[in-house]
Amino acid sequence: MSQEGVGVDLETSLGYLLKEASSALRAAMEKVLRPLGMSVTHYACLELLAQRPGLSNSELARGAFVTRQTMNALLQTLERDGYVTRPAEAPVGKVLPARLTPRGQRSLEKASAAVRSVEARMLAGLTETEQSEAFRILQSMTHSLRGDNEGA
Amino acid sequence: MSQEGVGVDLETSLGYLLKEASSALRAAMEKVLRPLGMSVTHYACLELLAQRPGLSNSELARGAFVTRQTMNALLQTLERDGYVTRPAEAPVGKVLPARLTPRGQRSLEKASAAVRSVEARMLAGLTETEQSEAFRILQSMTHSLRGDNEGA
DNA sequence: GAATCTATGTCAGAATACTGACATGAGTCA
DNA sequence: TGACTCATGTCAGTATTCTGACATAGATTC
Repeated sequence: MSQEGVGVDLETSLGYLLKEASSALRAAMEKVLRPLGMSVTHYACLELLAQRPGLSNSELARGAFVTRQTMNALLQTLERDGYVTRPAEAPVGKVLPARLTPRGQRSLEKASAAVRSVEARMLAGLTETEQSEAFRILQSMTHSLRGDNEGA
Repeated sequence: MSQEGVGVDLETSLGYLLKEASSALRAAMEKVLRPLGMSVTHYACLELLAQRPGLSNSELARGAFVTRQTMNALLQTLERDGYVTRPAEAPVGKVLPARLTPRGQRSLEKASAAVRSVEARMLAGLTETEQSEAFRILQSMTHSLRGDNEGA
């Protein structure tokens, strides 16, 4: 820990701060999920399926911010281990709707509680108003970055 | 694109929103850095060195949110390609202070401009006041997650 | 001064995620 | 109906990052 205070611009960059917060969140999540034998992406997949049963592989990938190839590999593991089921054939097109098994639901419960406690800790120092502002601000950032403003 | 609106809780989770924004930022940065032949971690390393010359490998790793092993591998490449220099022997202890070469500085300039334009786009929809709030809120989240509040 | 603790740089192997590519099914349009 | 476009699931190979481990240097404690 040499010099602290020589820092110039990074400390004032909202982009850097965003990365910093996101990194801290991920680290905190990994810390509580590891004892449960679960990675962040692993958890994200189960949580998405709990809240939106029948999501396809590609939809899960988008929701967990990974490629559909990565999510597919994860789904195959989860299917093999009995946490998730997918029909052998697609009801329509090529889309295979995935669902949690009872085992998957049980596995998710503890993880979900752990993650919610992490999120609660993250928000501990913020008022209701600040949380609302954070909500709006983060959404604005995301939309601006994605270019959702063009062609309106 | 099946159902949009069935979503339950994820859309209201600040943790999820934080991940979403961070993911969008990273994607936008990759998009502008790729044509320059530079990855995000690559850029982060150069930017850190520009703002704080003499940073050690471990310090760079913490600043770029990767492990020191990862940063070390990157530094070796950057050193080999002439973007960065490190003394052959440590002036004190084992710590090797790294510095940008002129070539490294030149390489950084274009990347830095590109990244700043991305950040500007991210903040386009926010007022000065909102940016100040974002600053405070993100810092609070980071500190709370790291447990900087204990033992005060 | 010796023992202990912490932090560093580095090597090696494993895990994770990505890019590229392919065939297939659905929707669009003429 | 047929051509075209787009999205999907999946296989293969590559790239990136991480975990584990080791020796060493400085700080701390007694």
